[in-house]
Amino acid sequence: MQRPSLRIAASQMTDAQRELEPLTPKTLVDQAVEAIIQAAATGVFLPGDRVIEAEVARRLNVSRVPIREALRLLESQGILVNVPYRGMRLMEVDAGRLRKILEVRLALETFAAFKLQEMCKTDPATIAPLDRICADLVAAAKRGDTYGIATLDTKFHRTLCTLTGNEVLVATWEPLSSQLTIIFGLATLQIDMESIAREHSDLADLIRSGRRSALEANLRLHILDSPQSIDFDALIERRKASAGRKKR
Amino acid sequence: MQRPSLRIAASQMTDAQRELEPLTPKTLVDQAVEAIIQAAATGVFLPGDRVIEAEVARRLNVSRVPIREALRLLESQGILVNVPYRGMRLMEVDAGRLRKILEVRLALETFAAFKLQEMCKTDPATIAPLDRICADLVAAAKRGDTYGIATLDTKFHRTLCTLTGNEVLVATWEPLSSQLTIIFGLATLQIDMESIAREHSDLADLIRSGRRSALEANLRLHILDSPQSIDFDALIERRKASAGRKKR
DNA sequence: GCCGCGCTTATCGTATACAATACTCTATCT
DNA sequence: AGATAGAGTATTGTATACGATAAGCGCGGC
Repeated sequence: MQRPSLRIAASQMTDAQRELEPLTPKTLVDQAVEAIIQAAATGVFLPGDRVIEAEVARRLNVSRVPIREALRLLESQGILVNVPYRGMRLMEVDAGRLRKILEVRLALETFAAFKLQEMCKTDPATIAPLDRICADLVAAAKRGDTYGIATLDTKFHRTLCTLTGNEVLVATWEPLSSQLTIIFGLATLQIDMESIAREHSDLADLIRSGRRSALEANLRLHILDSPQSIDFDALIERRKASAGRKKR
Repeated sequence: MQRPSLRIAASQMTDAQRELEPLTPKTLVDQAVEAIIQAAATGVFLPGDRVIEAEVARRLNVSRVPIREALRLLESQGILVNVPYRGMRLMEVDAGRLRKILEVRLALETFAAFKLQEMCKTDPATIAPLDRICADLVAAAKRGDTYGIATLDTKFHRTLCTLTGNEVLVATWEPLSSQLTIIFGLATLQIDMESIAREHSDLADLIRSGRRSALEANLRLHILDSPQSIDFDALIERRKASAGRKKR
């Protein structure tokens, strides 16, 4: 699960250190985890749905064992809820839970942003990667690439954590990110892409500026309030309706 | 993993809501998780040690399957590190990693403490459970109960998170706590029990007082600095030496 | 003597088979 | 008619068996 972050670190190596990547083998468990998250994000599974081992196994053409391990992993990330002998369900989400997730995420990223602010004082180049992502974000907004926007948005915030050099922070942040991915799914199209790009640039500038309380306030606004503006409950209802399933 | 928190919530129910607990069955996976954490905390496994499925399975008298799932769970909590086809190892710890864990924990608990401060303004009874724990802590210190101190210490901080009503926060906090349990193991005897009890009472008072920056500073001191004072690297070396194993 | 090659063994990854538990539906009793 | 007990089915939990991969060791070539 922390492997993606390692890959990011690798892509940031200087030429002197550049080597062939270690390329760790992907086991079925890893693939299953990805597949399940993706399925949840694209609405194949809906919040509250049961996730049946045998069914997943059959659809992915593997046995139940690796699936079980993948499900356990997702359980401990809060994405699935397990009751012994009664099976796994995708997490139930409502506006309240969304807010709780966002609040925790805010706490983590505020810490990260403050830390980066400190690091910038000695070396302003620290946050160069954030600027790069902001540039990509602007480009994606220009060409109306909603998928790109969503990906880069997540990447920005992950990088925010990564740059602190605290792997524990990244590892702690990751499950929250996964949960949000699943909750929002493809809902990103609802929002104004230009403003997304601008908000991130502002954040990067504020980190650079060294103004602590302004950064804090802005981050709070960016994380907590922006997503709240979309009509969440309606979104959930719409997704449920579009699938039109009853197997609860 | 979040089941303990549920149990806590149950013990705080008012009489009106009090019912028989749902009593969920304990599968071998759950038991295995507990056993492994305990083993790690008591020094049966040392940081960096390999944790071999078959061996654990044999010693717990179960097959490998439930063990594998338990190990996956612990992996995603950062307690174990897995490299495909090469097995699991207990996390490697040094002073740097300890600090990283503590920093993230501080970020989470600061958020929790601030939130409780807000909640106290409308209902001061909110943090009554913390006061109770503080009382127990004093009692434990009086009778020199080191194990009780350690347990109550953890319980205080978990309750700090629980009282915010944000389950996501608790779930995010829990893995950090487990990691710290393993790192410190039985090292609690090194420290002054009276001062531990006092520090927690001070924190509770500060939450009640509503003084924001004083609370922040005190929490930082309590979480970050106090544990740093013990000679960490020496502790690790001592534990490794006392086991005298070489199987790395 | 040292380096590289292939074999052996330990261990992990996956599949299959069986046991335990919970849900569902029907038949029966009151 | 309603409730209830029971059988049958679906699904999860666990055990065993087999295949895949990597570390360790001895052999032969240079």
